[in-house]
Amino acid sequence: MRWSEIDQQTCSVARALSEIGDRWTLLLIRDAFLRARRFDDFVERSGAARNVVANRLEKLVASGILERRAYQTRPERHEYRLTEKGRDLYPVIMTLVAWGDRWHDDGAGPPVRHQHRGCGKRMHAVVACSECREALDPRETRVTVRKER
Amino acid sequence: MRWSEIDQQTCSVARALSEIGDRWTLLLIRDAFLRARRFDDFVERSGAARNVVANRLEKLVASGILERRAYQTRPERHEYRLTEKGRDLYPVIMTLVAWGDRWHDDGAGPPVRHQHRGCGKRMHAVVACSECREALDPRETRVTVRKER
DNA sequence: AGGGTCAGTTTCATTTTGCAACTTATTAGT
DNA sequence: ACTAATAAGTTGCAAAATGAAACTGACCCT
Repeated sequence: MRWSEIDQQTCSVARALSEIGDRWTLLLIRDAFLRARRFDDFVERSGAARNVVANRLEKLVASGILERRAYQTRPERHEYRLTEKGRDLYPVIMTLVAWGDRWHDDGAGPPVRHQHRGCGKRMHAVVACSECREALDPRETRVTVRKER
Repeated sequence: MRWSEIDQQTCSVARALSEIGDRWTLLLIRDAFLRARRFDDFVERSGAARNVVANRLEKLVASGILERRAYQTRPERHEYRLTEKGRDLYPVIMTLVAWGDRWHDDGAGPPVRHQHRGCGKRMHAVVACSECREALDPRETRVTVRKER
């Protein structure tokens, strides 16, 4: 199976990864959450090659994760902003941050600290059940596969 | 910057992606959560080429996300199991599932349904503050970058 | 002896990257 | 007018990664 066909798997992870699962894409989305807007912002912050950034931004716009809008004419210049679909990747980024903080601590503590405005405390992201808000554990989840027609 | 150097960024997302951010890796981890254990399980379920699976499993073992252990001798055969570090990726997978379910619905509903044993309801994963359990929103989070030495 | 299983490895063509230089449109400075 | 600078890409090309299929090696079963 080619990578370009993984969205044909009957699996939401595969479908998600078909849009955001390649080498630089999630890093660009991270930068978008950190308020990168312009092409050169993304190039500098992500560290990816210019042609790769151009290609990925184009794909992200095509899949509706970023929006490309003119911020000036003469010369025409565009910026990239997260759409609702893109902002909805916040949980993915935050769980990655939490995992990276836990397992890639270089001894100096996490590179970035997160404070929750609601309760004022330092925190990290955990996943919870949408219904009862209890922390989610693999053993506490029952998975049912939909029948194929 | 080459992909092989992104773990040098002072960013937990970058460090996390240096281990799990390439084309097939997260799909293999998904399969591990779905109880794939043997080499051919991973090949069949992921859809990746055998050499790619071999290479990725080796890397996942090297980074401590999977553990390779013999399940028989004569002939020696090994299986791959998630370590604690690997199981700790559950939140990442579940938020990807939730995003895929929401944005890649093919009209027939999500491929897999998740029921929380605790409360008995159908649910999806949300991210919450580790301290107060309130749902997390980008606007409700304050980010402080650690000073570089 | 012949066939099957499992866990890879090898080979080779095709794709994808990474880097640097180049382009285009326009403004700012001298 | 000439020169530089800025922003947002594009182009060319070498190096690396992927993908498909065939092959290997150790063993078991009949």
